[in-house]
Amino acid sequence: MVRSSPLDQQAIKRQNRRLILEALQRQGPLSRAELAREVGLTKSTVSALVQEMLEEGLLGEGRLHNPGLGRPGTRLEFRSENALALGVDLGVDDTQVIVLDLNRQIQAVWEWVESPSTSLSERLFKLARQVQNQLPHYPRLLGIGLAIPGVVKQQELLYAPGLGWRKERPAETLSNLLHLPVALENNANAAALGETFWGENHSPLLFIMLTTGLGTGLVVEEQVYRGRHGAAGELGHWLLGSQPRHHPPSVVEHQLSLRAIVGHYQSQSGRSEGFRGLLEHASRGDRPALEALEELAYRLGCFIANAAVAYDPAVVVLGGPGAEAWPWLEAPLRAALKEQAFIPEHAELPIRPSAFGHLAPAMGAAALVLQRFLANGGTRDWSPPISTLGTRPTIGGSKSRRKRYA
Amino acid sequence: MVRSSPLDQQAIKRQNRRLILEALQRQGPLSRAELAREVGLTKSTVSALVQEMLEEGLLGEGRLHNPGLGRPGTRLEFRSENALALGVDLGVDDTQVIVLDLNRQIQAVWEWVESPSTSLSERLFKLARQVQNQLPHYPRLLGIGLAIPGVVKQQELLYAPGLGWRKERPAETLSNLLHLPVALENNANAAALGETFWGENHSPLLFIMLTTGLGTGLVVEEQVYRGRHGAAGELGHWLLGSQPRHHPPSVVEHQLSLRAIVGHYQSQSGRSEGFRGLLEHASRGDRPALEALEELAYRLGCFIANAAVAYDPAVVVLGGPGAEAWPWLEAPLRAALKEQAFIPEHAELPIRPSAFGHLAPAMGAAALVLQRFLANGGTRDWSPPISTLGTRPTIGGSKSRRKRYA
DNA sequence: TTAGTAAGTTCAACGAACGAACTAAAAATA
DNA sequence: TATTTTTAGTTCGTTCGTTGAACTTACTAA
Repeated sequence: MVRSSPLDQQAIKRQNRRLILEALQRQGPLSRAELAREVGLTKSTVSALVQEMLEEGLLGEGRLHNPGLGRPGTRLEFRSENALALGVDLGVDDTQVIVLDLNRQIQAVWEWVESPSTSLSERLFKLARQVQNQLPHYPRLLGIGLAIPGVVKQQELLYAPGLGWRKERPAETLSNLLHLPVALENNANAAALGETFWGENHSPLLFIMLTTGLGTGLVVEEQVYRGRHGAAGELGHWLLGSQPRHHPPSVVEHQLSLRAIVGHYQSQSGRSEGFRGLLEHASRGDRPALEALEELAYRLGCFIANAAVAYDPAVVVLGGPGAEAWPWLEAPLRAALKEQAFIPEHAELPIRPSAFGHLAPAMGAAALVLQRFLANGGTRDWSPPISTLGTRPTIGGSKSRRKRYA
Repeated sequence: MVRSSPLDQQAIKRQNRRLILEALQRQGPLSRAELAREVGLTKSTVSALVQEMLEEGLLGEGRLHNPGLGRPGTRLEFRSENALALGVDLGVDDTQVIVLDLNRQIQAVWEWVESPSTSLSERLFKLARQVQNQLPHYPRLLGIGLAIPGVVKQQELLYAPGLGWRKERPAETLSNLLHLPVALENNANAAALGETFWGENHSPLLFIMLTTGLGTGLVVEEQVYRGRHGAAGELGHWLLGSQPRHHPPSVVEHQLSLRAIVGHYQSQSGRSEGFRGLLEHASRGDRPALEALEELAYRLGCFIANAAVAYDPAVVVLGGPGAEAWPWLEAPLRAALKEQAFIPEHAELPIRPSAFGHLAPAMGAAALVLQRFLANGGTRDWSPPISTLGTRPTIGGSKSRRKRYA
């Protein structure tokens, strides 16, 4: 159990800095007076805290804005060069990297394909080189978020079936390469966080990642729900009904996944193309393709009805390549859900495709870093620099408490 | 979205009082020095806060304890007459009431049967009379927790299928009758909270309520997980596999519940007795009864495997009348779970029957009240006294901020 | 030019925790 | 029995973050 610690005045300050920073992140540039109204602090307190953050280089003052009566306010915004995070999505056969700042600006997107045989460390080396070459100021990054399709428990990758990795510590490796804090997360969990962090914060939010396989991520009150072993939400492994005893279990993923639906399509149509081809045919009105998508929608609807009973989400977001079929899925999926919903609210459950397309996990990975940074009131000490581990004098202990805001 | 508010010095104080009170609740009577070590505050701070709470009558000083070197500490404990909560479980055909204090002492237990036709308000009146007659000092109760088998959203009972109630506000009614704060909660959720509050705090904890029907409750980091509409965990309504289209859905509850298993037993044995009779036969080694329990265990194992994939709990607690079959269930259930587990950790998932038997929901209902009281640092203002609503001058607003610790 | 309005700053005061130095009460030791 | 050691609890001056009132600044309206 995590025992919460006593509060001191530093904690007040950190929390109030956090509120200010989160307001700026959510609502864009604001003046001191607007901030004061927004977060419920006095103008004097906001002034003092903002003053510090200006001196730290975290915020910058912009040109006046807000034309109207009275003295115009000073525009406060993040100095994006000091509020940058890297989001990385290590997919099964490609890598997405996105550089984001707290002003919601995408500074860069890099994508490349990977051969499935590439080892994890090779991929991390490649990533590190890319960062060093493309981002001359990369040491000023706040950190790196790493999304991987696998079970993650306390910064350790336990299993990544699609990639064939087990018991790896990629966060540690990457942190040592780039001397930056790295946060590791399951890709569906990351994507779910990204949706609430960058979009509207509905809670709970369920993200359904429809790829070759099937995975989900849940975010409750801005926190990723991981469960005890980081295995929560691996709903692709739900078992179908009561299993015949002593048989290998048949799981949802065998029915509901791109592999499953493409298999269904191929056996019905006699064609051998993949999901992309299926979509092409569907857009031309091809009967077997449309029928396959309708089947997918129906199965997805049943699945969402079950997930709704378990999690009772406020909103469901669909991601992964499967989300590209959304125009064909929407209507039959709704119909299936209406049929199967437990409470009437679930029949009307808001469902939408991710706003970030295939970049959703990378966006979420970046959000992971920025969220942590904000939660600490804009300090970088969320993770000790691994590079210097053991060479530094011990920090902490009641005597040598460090002053955090210089 | 709940916007968190800025912290002031009162918040520090409340949080530190909370830590002290929680330590006392978890670990029993402690001295000031032990408290200081336990929660990480200085002796002076603990002394000051304890002093206040002594004056408020919340704590009392006991006889010296802790024999050993040095001056013995003063035993601090709750004055139970000022730290009492009532937990109520409105079951389908009975009512359980339990009076608990923060020293973990059960002060009273009342139970009575109910006719299923009794209306909700009748049951509440009866309860209120009982409280007034049996607890002369009831106005000093901290509050009442009310557990009901139904979907609860923000203190409103949306549906209680077993009881035939819809859209009721029993918390408001009871609060008006007794002039006490009342917290309403789903019974499985309440029971889950009770397990973590009164027992070891593992997170997440999944409580499975095996009664005529099937319901579950989830507690994550000491918080009940309710979902958007309070419908999370109604896993009895999970759908079995892919449903045939346009058919009424077949749900888990039809396979896994006492009604289902008794039906199975009756059809196999030709007998017409209920679950209690089944258990009697089983304890005498009766073949059909044992077979029925084994079937129950198998289905429960499959169910837990699915729930584990969704929630990845640290521990599963079994409650309701079904838990009385635990001695027969344990071994086959484990075997089924081992077969079906997704990750190896789930094969070894700790599962145990509730320590509180049929009183688990009532215990949890009381915990709901006490937890809230502690979370506020031991103040009673967690809910405005409904009785005086509208007749009091407005509290709050930046001018008239009330001093909380008199 | 002047009045009005809103933004932002300054500063004394408050309140909470802290920590060092103290007193209190017991066991251990001589 | 007297003294030392050890731990419990108190006292009080210090530190620090927020507050609120009074102030200055910068703009619009008349």
